[in-house]
This record gives sequence, C-alpha cells and structure tokens, in this order.
Amino acid sequence: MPELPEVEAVCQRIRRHVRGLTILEAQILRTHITRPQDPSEIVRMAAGRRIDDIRRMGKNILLLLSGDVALHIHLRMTGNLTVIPDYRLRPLRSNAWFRLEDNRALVFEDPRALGTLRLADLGALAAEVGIEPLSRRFTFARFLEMAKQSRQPAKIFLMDQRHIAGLGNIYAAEALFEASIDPRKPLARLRPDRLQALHASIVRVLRTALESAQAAYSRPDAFSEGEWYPVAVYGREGEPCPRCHRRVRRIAQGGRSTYFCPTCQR
DNA sequence: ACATTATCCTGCACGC
DNA sequence: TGCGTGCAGGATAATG
Repeated sequence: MPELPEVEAVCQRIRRHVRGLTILEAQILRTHITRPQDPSEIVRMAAGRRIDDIRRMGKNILLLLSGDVALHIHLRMTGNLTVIPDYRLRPLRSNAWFRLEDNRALVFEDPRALGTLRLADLGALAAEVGIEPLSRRFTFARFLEMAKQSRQPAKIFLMDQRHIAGLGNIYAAEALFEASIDPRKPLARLRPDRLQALHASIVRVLRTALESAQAAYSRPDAFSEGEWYPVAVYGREGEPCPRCHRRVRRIAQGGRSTYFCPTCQR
C-alpha cells in the first residue's frame, strides 16, 4: 500500500515517539526479511543503540542509530510501523520488533511479509534513489531534462525509483490521468507544455495524498484503513471516467496493472 | 540496451 | 461451504 505519502506519514508518526530512545532488544520474527544479510547480525547491531532520527528516502525508511549504524526498512506492499505501549503486546504477523528503553516497542507489521529490514548502506542507497518529488530540487527544468532522455512509456518512467523516488502504481496512474497523458506514451515524445502539466500533477497528487495520510496516521497505532485519496482511475476498470464518463481501461505495463481513460489520456 | 516474466510472501475476492 | 485461481499500492533477478 504505501507510496511516498504513506511512508512519509509513517515516519512522521513514529518519529516523535521513538526519537532519542535506546533499543534494548530487537527480534526478527521472519528471518527472510533480512536476506541476504544475517538476521542475528542485525539484532546484535541494533541492541543498545539509541534511535537518533528517522529519515525517508523515496519509499525507504532509515532508522539512524547511534554509532553510525542505520537500519533500512522497506514496507513494500503491506508493511507498517507502529509504536505499541508495551513490548509484550506485539501483534502476531509482525516481521520484527524493537523493545525500547521505556518498554514500549516499535513494531514492523506486515501481513504479506514482503517488507525488508537490513543494515543500511547509505552510499549505495543514495546512488539508486532518484529525486524527491516534494523537494525544492524537483523543478520543472530538472524534470524536463530527465523526461527528454527517456524513451520508456510514461507510466514505467514514473514508477522507476531511480528517476523520481516515491511514486507507486496508484499515484503514477492518478498523476497521468490528471495531466491527461497516455501511460503508454514515451515522455520524450510529449511537448514541454504537456510535461509541465505532468510535473504539476505529480506534485499536486502527492501533496494531496500526504495531507490525507497525515490525518489518517495521526494516532501512534493507526493502520492505514480504507481509501483516503479520491482516486479517479486506479482500480476502476470498467467504471465511468470522471471527466468524459467513458469506461476506464486496465492494461499491463511492466507486469503491473495500469488504469487509464483512453479518451482523455492521449 | 531494452522489455517482459518469475520470484519473494500471504491474504483476500471471486467464480465454480 | 469449500476450493482453486488470480491478483495485490514493490523491487529485483533472470530471461528473451
């Protein structure tokens, strides 16, 4: 579920609860989540260290620990981080948990178990994670420069974390719909005014979703329930397009579903 | 150099 | 009701 807005909201929510606290003990309940790293190594490295801060890079979460150690968490499809009032209450089906010095716990929940937890390699991560779309660095000029070089279909380009970090299947589809761009069309073939519209849509969609996610995640234990973003096309195959009322279509791109309106998006 | 496919996991919606 | 199938808001390695 989580794309940039949800991941950012999760980070903000847990940051005020765990920052400055020391991890007394870590447990990894599903050992495959650390592959190819050794889970016992991560447990050993985390114990006794203070959580100095929590950072987000695209959809990646970094727990910056004392002594220049960082844990790298990726929520993938269904992961979530919560703080629970007593470490003994940890939910079933969690990937891992960290007992804090006040006996609360930071829990990495994940019903689908695709999330990952590793010791971070900050240099490698910085090299493979693209520009932050909600940062000041994401200017139209910068976007135009990237787009002109790309012959990938628009949707594939937007999903590629090396270009823009944090868009996923939902918000990529929604941004393309808002800008009336065919997801199959390579960005290099669009006129600059269309690209400008897309740039604006990416920012607007993510900002709107972030505000909703912040509201939904405001409680320390809140899980992401329900739809808080007013999706126009995502998951709406066969339903009427909100603009022209013709049917929304679903196609496959890069092994993922893409939803769009063939009439409005060209 | 590209694009598609398989894979990691589990849960759930859907059709028979 | 029960069971098989496909699919999922992600990322990556393998394959064509």
